Amino acid sequence: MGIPIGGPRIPRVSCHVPELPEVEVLVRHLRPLLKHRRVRRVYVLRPKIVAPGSPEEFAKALRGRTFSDLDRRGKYLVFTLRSSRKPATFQLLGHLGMTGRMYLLPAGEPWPKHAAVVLQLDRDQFVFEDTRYFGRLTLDLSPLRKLGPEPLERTFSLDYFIQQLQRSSQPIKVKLLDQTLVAGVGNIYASEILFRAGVSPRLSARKLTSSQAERVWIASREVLTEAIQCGSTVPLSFGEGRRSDSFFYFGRAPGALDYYAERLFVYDRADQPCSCCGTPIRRFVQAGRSTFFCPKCQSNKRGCEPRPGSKTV
DNA sequence: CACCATGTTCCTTG
DNA sequence: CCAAGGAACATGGT
Repeated sequence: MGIPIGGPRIPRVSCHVPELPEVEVLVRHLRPLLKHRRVRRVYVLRPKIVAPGSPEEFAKALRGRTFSDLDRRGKYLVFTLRSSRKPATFQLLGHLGMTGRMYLLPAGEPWPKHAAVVLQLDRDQFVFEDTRYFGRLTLDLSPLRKLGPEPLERTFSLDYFIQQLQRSSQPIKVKLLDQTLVAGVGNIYASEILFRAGVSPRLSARKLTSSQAERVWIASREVLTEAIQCGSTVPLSFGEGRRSDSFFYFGRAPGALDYYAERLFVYDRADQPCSCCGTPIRRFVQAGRSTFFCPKCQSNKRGCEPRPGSKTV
């Protein structure tokens, strides 16, 4: 086993698209930076981002408020702000969509081309940029109500998971993307989770044996936990190498991206040999999304013995 | 130029 | 009413 077949490479998409681990890393990074910072001015450059509310009400609600906390729910960021005014505290919901980024920029730095919302703080600007404008930064918290349990918390029990799978005939890969089943798994990690579990992405959810369901449940938690530990696939800092220094992205350990890229066993590796058995990884489309898998390791017949464990490389 | 990539919401169909 | 499938959204990269 061991991964380095094909050498180090950077997956095309994975370093851009945030799923639960990327959001978790961002939240941990931003939380201390935002705490106690007051919003001086609000600029909404793309009204769609603050929908369904209007830019005016968004600006009015935020101006003068102070950030007090930041949490994650699924792929959402939940900002808490306070003030001495009317509602003593209220919350703001953020979602990075596919290309969203959030970071602090020193006051006076020019905004990026696709800046969607900028909050002027005392000596920094909080920037939400999003080239495709699929993201959200809004007063509307209602999307949270539809979310299923957090995969890394007790509410996501094995019993619950098995019970939910029984209710659906969709392929397990598609089911893992269902945010009402479990919140935070996206297209990249869904493939990775099933590879680790040795389960075919085509298998109908209700046809998983309890042993297979348990393996998927365990793999979900392992894959997401390790991704968080690795600093996630999103590049975390671009302080150095870019003109302005003190210029934050997310702040990552050096080399984290390359290190993580090697840990994606199947995603975006079509035609490359499986790290476990050498069989070429295959790609196909499910629910309009790419799925990557090893036809041997995930054949449901048990094939590849050495499962890629947490201690590879 | 055509097509593909991502996540969520909305619409349609069964 | 619900499950499932597909289009739309916006942009940049190949």
